[in-house]
Amino acid sequence: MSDVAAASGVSLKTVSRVVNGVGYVSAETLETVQAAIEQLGFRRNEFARQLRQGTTATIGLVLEDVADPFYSVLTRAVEDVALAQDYLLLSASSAEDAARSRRIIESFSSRGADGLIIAPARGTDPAFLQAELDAGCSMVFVDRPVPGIRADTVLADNRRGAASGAAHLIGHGHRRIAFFGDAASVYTATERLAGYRDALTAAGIDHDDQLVVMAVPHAEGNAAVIDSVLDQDDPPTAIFAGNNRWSVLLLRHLKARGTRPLPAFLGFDDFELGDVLDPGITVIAQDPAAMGQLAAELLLRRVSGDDRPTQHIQLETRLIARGSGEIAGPFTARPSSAS
Amino acid sequence: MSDVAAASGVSLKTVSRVVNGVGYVSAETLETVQAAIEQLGFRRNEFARQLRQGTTATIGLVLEDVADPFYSVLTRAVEDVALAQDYLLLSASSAEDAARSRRIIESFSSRGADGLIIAPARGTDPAFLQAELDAGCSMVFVDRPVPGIRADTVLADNRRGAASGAAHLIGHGHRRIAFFGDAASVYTATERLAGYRDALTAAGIDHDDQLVVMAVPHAEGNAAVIDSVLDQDDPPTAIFAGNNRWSVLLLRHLKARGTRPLPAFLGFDDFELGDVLDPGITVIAQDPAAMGQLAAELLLRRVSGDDRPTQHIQLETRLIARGSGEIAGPFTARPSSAS
DNA sequence: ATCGGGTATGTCAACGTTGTCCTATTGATT
DNA sequence: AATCAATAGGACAACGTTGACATACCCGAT
Repeated sequence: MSDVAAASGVSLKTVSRVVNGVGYVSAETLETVQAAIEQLGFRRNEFARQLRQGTTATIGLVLEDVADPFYSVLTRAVEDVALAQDYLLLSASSAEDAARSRRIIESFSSRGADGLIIAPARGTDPAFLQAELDAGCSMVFVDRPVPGIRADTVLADNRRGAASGAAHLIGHGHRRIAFFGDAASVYTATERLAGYRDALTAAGIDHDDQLVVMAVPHAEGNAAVIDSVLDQDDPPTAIFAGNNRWSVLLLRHLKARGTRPLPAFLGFDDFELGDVLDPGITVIAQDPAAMGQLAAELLLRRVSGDDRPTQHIQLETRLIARGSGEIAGPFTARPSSAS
Repeated sequence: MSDVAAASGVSLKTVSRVVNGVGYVSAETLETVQAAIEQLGFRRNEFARQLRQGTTATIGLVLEDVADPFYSVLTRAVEDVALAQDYLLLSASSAEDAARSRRIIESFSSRGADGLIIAPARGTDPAFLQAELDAGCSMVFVDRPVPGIRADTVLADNRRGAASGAAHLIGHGHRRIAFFGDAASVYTATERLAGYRDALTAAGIDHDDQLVVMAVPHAEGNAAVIDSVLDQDDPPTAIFAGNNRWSVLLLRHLKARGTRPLPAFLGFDDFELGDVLDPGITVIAQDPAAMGQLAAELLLRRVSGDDRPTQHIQLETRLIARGSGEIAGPFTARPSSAS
């Protein structure tokens, strides 16, 4: 900047005024300085600016894995909001590892992120997050809350969504519905399991633990686990996949087994090509883009000083019937074909 | 930091020494200072550090759209390399918009990114990139090069990959193969088209422009375009999708039309569930994770001062036959059933 | 003629860190 | 006893920017 000042024969401060477009600068000087800036290829050093001003116009996003379509869509939505408001977005995948997640958050924080959007990894230490919050870093949690932390959350209505899914299967004549969910330590997984159980209870169906698998989808040995569920004496006639990772895994496995007749299938969270498969896959769709957008807007409001009470936004899910969830089960009420 | 110094009764510099672990500090002082740091929750201000030191340990990644599975996997790979070497990753989607891309690059650059990994949007101004390069910002281009820019590239072997795909279809008896590629201004699209044509030429098949569509996959009116290609007098018996966006679009459209018999289908770039569809979708698979990893490693070497000649890494593609590409066409050589 | 307010520009300090240079103590070697 | 090297710590400037404050000019209103 001092080079520019020297080149255009004005003081440092005047160049600063031109760069920032604040204060009084004559048209003539403005032109001279802008020409010098152009010619020297000057760009403001953001570190110095941020050091001086204290504001960074940066937010961070920490989620499980960008490569997961759910999170990548969410990321893109956050990006768009950030860009529209001239914020820079830092993002990184925690890989569902609390230590890695902590490293990322510390790194973002020491880089002066004004706020963070976090999909907390299981095992995240609430005390650590609280310390960051106390240090003045706003946070919005997406997809999952952190127990004991008072901060805004944007969550899907996992429990009711899962209940409506299970009810849908029950309505199509199923009583033995297998549920495959993520590890029980994952918030969404237990919420969805609870929803599934709600629906069973409401329909007067006993819970059968033989039908429930709670495990990280990509874990070793899951193929054997799936087989053991499908091959039991009184096998399930319908399958409820608790997230899109499980959906893909189960569909792949079902195809490989060539299981016939095909059990009814319903997945939590939509996925690409779910409509192209035959039958189309019935899903409880979430809206990751809306989740990201809402979280980002909420965070940016917080960052700009909005200190209204903590908000907990719950996004409704939507059942999309495409065929697989409408495969009739043995308890289907038939109009009168029995007579 | 001065608070810490005051609390532990030492000078600023000594605290700095403790924080950075350089220079001589007695065990006793070290302990006192560390206790004060812990107690005050001190965290080094990275801006000041970077302002002083000039080094940022940050790299940037600019690509078309994180929500695209190809790029999201690539992003994750870059992230992992960056994290392993204690670099911070900035990333943003250009949305295939040169102006947005430029804004992003400028923002990354003024934040002192040591280097950039770029999947250039079409229409990117080479002069602008050259100016950044001259300013000392290393760059590695992935997926697409920028004509006229001397910088490292990590690209898939699009042309040979596409040629092998088209040859595969020809080998299964097809002569009329439709090709749907991204807009002709996109490097990979024209490379793949060229590969497709290479294979036709090698097999002595005339090119028919009626069979070629080059357009942004999500453009309005593409459904009509697809129909016009499929419904011509001498319709294609095989379809070659030039990228995964087109694959999804085409498969969805084919299902909606209920076209029978199903044309043979082959897609460039693999996608999730390609193996679960029936028939499984034959693809020319790229390796986005390898692309991201190689690019990141290359960039980090450059950033650390490696000034060996520019490297152009070309990644081989791999044909994965799953059924759809092996549907026989009318020119299939049959053992002797003709007699 | 004087004042006041808008316009235009400059000076200086400060943001929090670290590199350079300086001083002082210790203990072992000459 | 003098010297040297290793150890330990401090003072100060500098990184590039901007906020606070000061200065000076011009023009219209008193």
